[in-house]
Amino acid sequence: MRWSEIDQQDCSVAQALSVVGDRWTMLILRDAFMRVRRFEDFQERSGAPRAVLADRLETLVGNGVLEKRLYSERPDRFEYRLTEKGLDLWPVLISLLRWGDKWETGKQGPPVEVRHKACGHTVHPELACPDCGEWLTATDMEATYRRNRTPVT
Amino acid sequence: MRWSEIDQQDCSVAQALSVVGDRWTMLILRDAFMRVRRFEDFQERSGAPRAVLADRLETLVGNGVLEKRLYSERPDRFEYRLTEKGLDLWPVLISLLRWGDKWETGKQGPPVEVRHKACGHTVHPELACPDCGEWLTATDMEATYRRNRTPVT
DNA sequence: TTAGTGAGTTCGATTTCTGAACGCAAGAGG
DNA sequence: CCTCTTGCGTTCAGAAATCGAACTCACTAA
Repeated sequence: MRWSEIDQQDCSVAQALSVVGDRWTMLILRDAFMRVRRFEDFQERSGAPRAVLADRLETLVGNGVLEKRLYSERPDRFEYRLTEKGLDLWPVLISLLRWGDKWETGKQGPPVEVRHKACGHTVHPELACPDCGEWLTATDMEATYRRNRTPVT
Repeated sequence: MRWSEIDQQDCSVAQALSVVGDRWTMLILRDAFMRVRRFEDFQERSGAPRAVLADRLETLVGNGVLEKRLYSERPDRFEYRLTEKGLDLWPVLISLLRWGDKWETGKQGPPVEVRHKACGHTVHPELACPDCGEWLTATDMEATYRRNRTPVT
């Protein structure tokens, strides 16, 4: 199977990765969440080569994750903003950030802080179950296929 | 900047992606969480080309995300298991799954269900703040650099 | 003896990525 | 008028990665 065909897998993770699983894409979205909107700024922040950046922005717009909006005319200038679909990727970014903080950051400590606007506190978000309210970790949970699949023996 | 140098960025997301941001890597980890342990099974499930799979497994072992363990001798056979560091990637996978469920799944509905072992319920985990207990979404939060960076104007 | 299993490795063809340069439309300064 | 700068890309040729298919090696089973 080639990478461009992974969206054919009957799996939501594969579907998600077919949209955001390319090199640079998540890094570009990280910057979008940091209020970066313009091509030059994305280029400088993410460090992605210009051609790759142009391609990724196009693709993200095509997938409805970013919206391309005219902000100036003659010559036309565009900016890229997160759509609702894009904003919904926040938990993915935060989870990556938390994992990076815990396992990959050197002695300088975490470079980015996440603040809760409402209470002003620095937050360290974790997963919980909206129904029972309990905190969740990998070993507490079990993923199972709803449709028929060869079970792993 | 080339992709192989993104771990030089002073950002935990970039650090995390330098480990799990390659093509196929997250898909392989998805399978690891579904109790896949052997090369042939990873190959069949993920669909990754054998050479790429071999490379990714090596790298994940090198980064301490998977552990390579001998399970049979003459000829030696190995299996790959998630370490504690690997298990900690669960929130990332779950967030991708939830996003895929919401935005990319067709009319068949989500193919995978996540059950809470303790209560037996199907759970739809979301991010919350362990301190104040509130549920968190992108618009409630604000990320800021602790170290000096050019602010985005 | 032949077939099968499990875990890779090798190979040549194709895709992608990369950096550097270029294009273009406009505004600013002289 | 002439040159410089800004913003947003595109083009190009070389380097790196990915791809499928075939191959290897060490066994076991029939």
